[in-house]
Amino acid sequence: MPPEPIVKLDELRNNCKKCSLYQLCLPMGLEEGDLTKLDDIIQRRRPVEKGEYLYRMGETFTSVYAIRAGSLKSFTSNHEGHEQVLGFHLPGELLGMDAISRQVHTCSAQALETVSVCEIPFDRLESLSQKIPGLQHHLFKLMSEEIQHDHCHLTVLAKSTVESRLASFLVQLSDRYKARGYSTVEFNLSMSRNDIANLLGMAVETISRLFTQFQEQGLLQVERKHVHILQLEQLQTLANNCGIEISENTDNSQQSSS
Amino acid sequence: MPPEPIVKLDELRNNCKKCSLYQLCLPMGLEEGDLTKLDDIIQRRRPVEKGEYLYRMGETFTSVYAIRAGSLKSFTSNHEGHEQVLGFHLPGELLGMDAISRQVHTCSAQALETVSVCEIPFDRLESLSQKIPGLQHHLFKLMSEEIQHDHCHLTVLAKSTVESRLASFLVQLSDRYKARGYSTVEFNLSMSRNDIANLLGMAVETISRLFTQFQEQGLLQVERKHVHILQLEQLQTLANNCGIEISENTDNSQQSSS
DNA sequence: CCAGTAACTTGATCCAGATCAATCGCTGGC
DNA sequence: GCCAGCGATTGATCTGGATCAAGTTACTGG
Repeated sequence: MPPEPIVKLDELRNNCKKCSLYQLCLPMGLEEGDLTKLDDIIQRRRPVEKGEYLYRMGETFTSVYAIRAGSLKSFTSNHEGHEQVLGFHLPGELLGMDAISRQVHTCSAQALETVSVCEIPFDRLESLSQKIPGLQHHLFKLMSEEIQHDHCHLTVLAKSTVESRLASFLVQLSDRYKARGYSTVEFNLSMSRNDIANLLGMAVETISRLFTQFQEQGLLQVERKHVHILQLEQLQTLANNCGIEISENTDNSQQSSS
Repeated sequence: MPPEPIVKLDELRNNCKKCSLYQLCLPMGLEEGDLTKLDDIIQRRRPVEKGEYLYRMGETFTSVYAIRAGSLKSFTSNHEGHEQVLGFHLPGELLGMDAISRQVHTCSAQALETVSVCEIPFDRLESLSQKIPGLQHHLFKLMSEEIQHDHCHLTVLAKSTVESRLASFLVQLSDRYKARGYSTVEFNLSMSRNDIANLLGMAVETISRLFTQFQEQGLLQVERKHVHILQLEQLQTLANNCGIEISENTDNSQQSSS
């Protein structure tokens, strides 16, 4: 058993108002009073240590989880026990919404480092969002974002070259750190090369070689977990995925191509 | 310009109560009165002919669309104009929810054959679901299903063999036809081999060869668009993806692996 | 401080599936 | 009925990245 983690429960007290992730997380855009109501249904939870599970595939779904600190990976496993990493999750993100439709978790969430989360019982969240239009809208938004993100990931996987896959991954991480106010060019990877390889549908060896290659090309410096991006724009060009920067075509005409 | 389609507007009148897709679509689980309210906000729309777009990537998002008849494909395109097919969509499905968060369509939806849809202005749907708990819940469910489906697709793409990808695709189609009360073993593919190849991240030639191979193995018979599955179970075994048939592990214990 | 192990890197080889090329055969227009 | 053209099939070749095989480095617990 790992040593009892040193956490001040006071600091873990749920208080969306004081939370630095305010703008990323659920409470975004809520008013003072509504925020208090949301705070009321959020439950404390002891930190999840590295390697522990927040939930496992197959467990009954009761809550969604907002990440306060640390990072997790989510993954499915098939009958032969082969794992497929679905994504990595950073502070401010909401986890577990894929389980709403079946009331059962369809993937597992495992901590990549010590993680602190806010547990939000979904039935209470649902009835609350029935009363607070802003909350309902925000939940729709969050789920829609997840769909969009999956589309992006899917495009990366279907697309050929391994260079562009890894570039996509790094650029996306950079973007996500940016949204959290961290450096866009310097960060630590909390996940193993194996997890990255799995997420991107390639072999570990290839990840290793690509990091070396990118370094030789002067695109970045990498030292184990630590990554320093030197040419972010070049990486973005390499990535060139899912075309999320949308073309300015906004007319409603329909094209007949029969 | 294509010839004016022959449609009886009466038949197109939105009437969820009479719609055969009742159980698949939005109104599922709603009571009589609520159903009428939903019907009220649904707009008629002239059929979308084969090759025409329901919406295009980059257009402003206003509505989601419920498919009444026909099928569509959705796809993104990147800067070089490379298309990535994201999925095929059948009657009873709701389209366009990925656009909620940005208020802009992040992919295009194109008809694979003549398609009839119910257009549902999203702002009105949102305020209606604020009043009808069942509707809100159902929307959450639908979006959650989409996330889950994307996870499955993603797993298929990341996983190696082409056999299992095509098998997955066929089994999934079979399941979806089943839910609509059609044959699980005999159906027509409304999409081209090219579209299938693109969706599954492989070359058209490979799709062709696999169909031949599957046929030689006695798994199915295929004649252009028409598919007759002879060994559904075998195909399911080949597919063996995303492990959606969840293992019975429902305890809440956490594993320390530090 | 050291042994043992896990994570990562690097090199050599191999193969699944892409690409290239040719043909077939429906389908629709005239 | 004939021809143009696109979609699908089939065959031959090629290659990107997997796999196999050794190291190397860093972290763990004793």
